[in-house]
Amino acid sequence: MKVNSMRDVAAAVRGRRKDLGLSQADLAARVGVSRAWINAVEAGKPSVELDLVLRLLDHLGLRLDLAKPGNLGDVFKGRSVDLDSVLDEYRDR
Amino acid sequence: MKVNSMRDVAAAVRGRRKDLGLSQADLAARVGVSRAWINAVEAGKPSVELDLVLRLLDHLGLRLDLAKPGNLGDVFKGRSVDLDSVLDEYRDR
DNA sequence: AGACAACGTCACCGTTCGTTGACAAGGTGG
DNA sequence: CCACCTTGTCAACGAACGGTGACGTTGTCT
Repeated sequence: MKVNSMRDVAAAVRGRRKDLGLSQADLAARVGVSRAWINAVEAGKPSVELDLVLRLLDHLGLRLDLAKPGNLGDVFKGRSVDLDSVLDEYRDR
Repeated sequence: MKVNSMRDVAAAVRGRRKDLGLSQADLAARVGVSRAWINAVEAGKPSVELDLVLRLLDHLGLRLDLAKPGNLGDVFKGRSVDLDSVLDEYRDR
């Protein structure tokens, strides 16, 4: 899921927390933050601290990825092209 | 690139800014933040505001993705294991 | 050498953060 | 019905945010 705004993060956090069957209080205790903060994050509060959010995502087992434009596509492209030439090389032996 | 900490974000931001040939001041003006803040982010300051960071990443053309466990990782795992066994097979010929 | 650009860092300021403890409201189960 | 759990929200507080303007350092060019 692409993250465009704080609202995307908020939805992912709440959704995942419910998937795990945790209350806001449970999660807050595990992450080491206040329940009020979890509630604020889930409500989409824009100005929350990034490191706390990273910690929260980690505890929820949500993976965050950063990619340059065309990077993921290039990686896959590069991979498949290299793979073919490598395999051809071995076939000719 | 997986984001584990603020340091990963910092490195990506600085790297991308340099790739684009922008100074901290140029970038700050475009994003609508102070140069000091850009510098703080690139130094890995943990407590920066998430919405400002999201804006910064957007201006740098860096894509942020959130994924649940087993969503993307398994895909890569399967791929790398298959590649190694295929290459080993050809080596033995 | 001097000039300039870029960056790292600082102090001050007004604003707002996260925590704490509390309360109201909604939902569930016995 | 009552008891309990959960969530949304609030006020007060100390800490720290981001912006501003400035200065020192580093690197490059003439």
